[in-house]
Amino acid sequence: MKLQLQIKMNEALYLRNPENSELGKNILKHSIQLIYKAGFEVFTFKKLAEDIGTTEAGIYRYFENKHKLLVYLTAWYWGWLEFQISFHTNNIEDPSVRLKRVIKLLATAVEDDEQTIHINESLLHQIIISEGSKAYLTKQVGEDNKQHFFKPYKDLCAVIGNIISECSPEYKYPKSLASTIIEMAHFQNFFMNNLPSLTDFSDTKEESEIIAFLNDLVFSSLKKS
Amino acid sequence: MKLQLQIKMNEALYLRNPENSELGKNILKHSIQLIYKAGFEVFTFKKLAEDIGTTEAGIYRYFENKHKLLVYLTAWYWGWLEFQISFHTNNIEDPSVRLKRVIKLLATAVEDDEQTIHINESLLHQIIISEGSKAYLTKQVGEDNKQHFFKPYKDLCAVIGNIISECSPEYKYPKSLASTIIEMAHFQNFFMNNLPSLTDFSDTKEESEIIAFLNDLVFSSLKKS
DNA sequence: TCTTTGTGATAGTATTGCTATCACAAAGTA
DNA sequence: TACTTTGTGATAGCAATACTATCACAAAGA
Repeated sequence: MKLQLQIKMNEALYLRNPENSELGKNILKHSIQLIYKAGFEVFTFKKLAEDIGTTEAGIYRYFENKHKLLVYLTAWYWGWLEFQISFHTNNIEDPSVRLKRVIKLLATAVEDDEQTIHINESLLHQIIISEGSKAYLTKQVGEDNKQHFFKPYKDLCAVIGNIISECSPEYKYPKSLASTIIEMAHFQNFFMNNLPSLTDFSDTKEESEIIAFLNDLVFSSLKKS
Repeated sequence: MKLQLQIKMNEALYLRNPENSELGKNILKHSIQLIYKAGFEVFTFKKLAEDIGTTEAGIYRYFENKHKLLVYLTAWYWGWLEFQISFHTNNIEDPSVRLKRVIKLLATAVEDDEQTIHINESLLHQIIISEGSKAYLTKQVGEDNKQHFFKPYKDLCAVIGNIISECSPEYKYPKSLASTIIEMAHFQNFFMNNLPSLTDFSDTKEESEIIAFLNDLVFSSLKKS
């Protein structure tokens, strides 16, 4: 049996659903490769079109502009990650074990998920690390938020916040701690690889150290004080 | 007596030193206002020139491009903040009191510092919150780092890391905790005001809550475990 | 007095970001 | 079978952006 994993996306993010056609899937696939290689600032629809072998106008039929495409990709990623988390923490009753599992999933480089042919999750994970915050660090963040573009991110944050509250019901900052874990899982990774003196992992450059740091951070906070 | 505070800037950040001429100071002043109002993506040298009443080419004599200008502004800010920190924590012998003071300085909206006429620190602080990470979240981060563009940020991080180590010499992640505090002081502020459900401060929107959260986070970690 | 330095003014170019229009093939429907 | 919708390719065009170059002039310094 072969399962096809489909993430339900907010329709306001695209003009034409990219999951429903070959060209659309190519746009997703090649945009991930190109943004990964060139960086979001250098990435243009023109270059993407050349990469795919179609025309610029063709891309614009699917996405209004490259910002919407980035928001789409990040939303897809957070949706996918929430599924991964619910899958891998299923049937674990101890919330602190569940939380550790979540931290590991957040901070670990993912392998390409075979269930989605046109999305390379490993590259996408790298994109989220380097470009993810640009999806919301804009003047339009209020508008975009009204249209629920960041719902997958907020949902994930809520899920993690709930596990934190399960671990320690009296802890006062579950949501802020959740967003801190998510952001730092990525930022410490970026720093480790690009500005190593901002971290304590410059020698080994091991993800496991980031996980240890985050575990220490979280479980110190949750110990009743 | 009137003191003039001058932050020594990396010369590779500019073509002509903006602190040494009227036009240069105007570029700093108006770019801060314009980036604050329009956001970094919408900001262009053309608009800046019109704002100042000079020509686009005039701006290009000072800064190679808008990315360099952003890096300049962030570097200036971190340099200024390190001075503020060393000034306000001077003569405090207890490192944990010093660390609390640092957290407060990081998370508090600054007032405009009268000592620098052409830089509005209050607006600049808001820019750092919304646009600051874009200075290093690029493909050129390695190049830029080789030219020491991020030294002020790294220095500040080292200073805070050292205070952390003074508080708790056996703590294993002083630098990562320092960069976490810095980033989260800003991100939690951005989230509180723009994506409030990612924080626990949506009711009051008070900076004091972010400070309380960060204090809790840091001092739980530093309690001997 | 000569030279350097900073500024203004103008021009020009390649790229980016986006819109519009026409033609055609495939798929779905009457 | 004919008719219409839908997706794609191809081309054109345009305003804005991101720069570079050149000339003239005034003020400051040597």
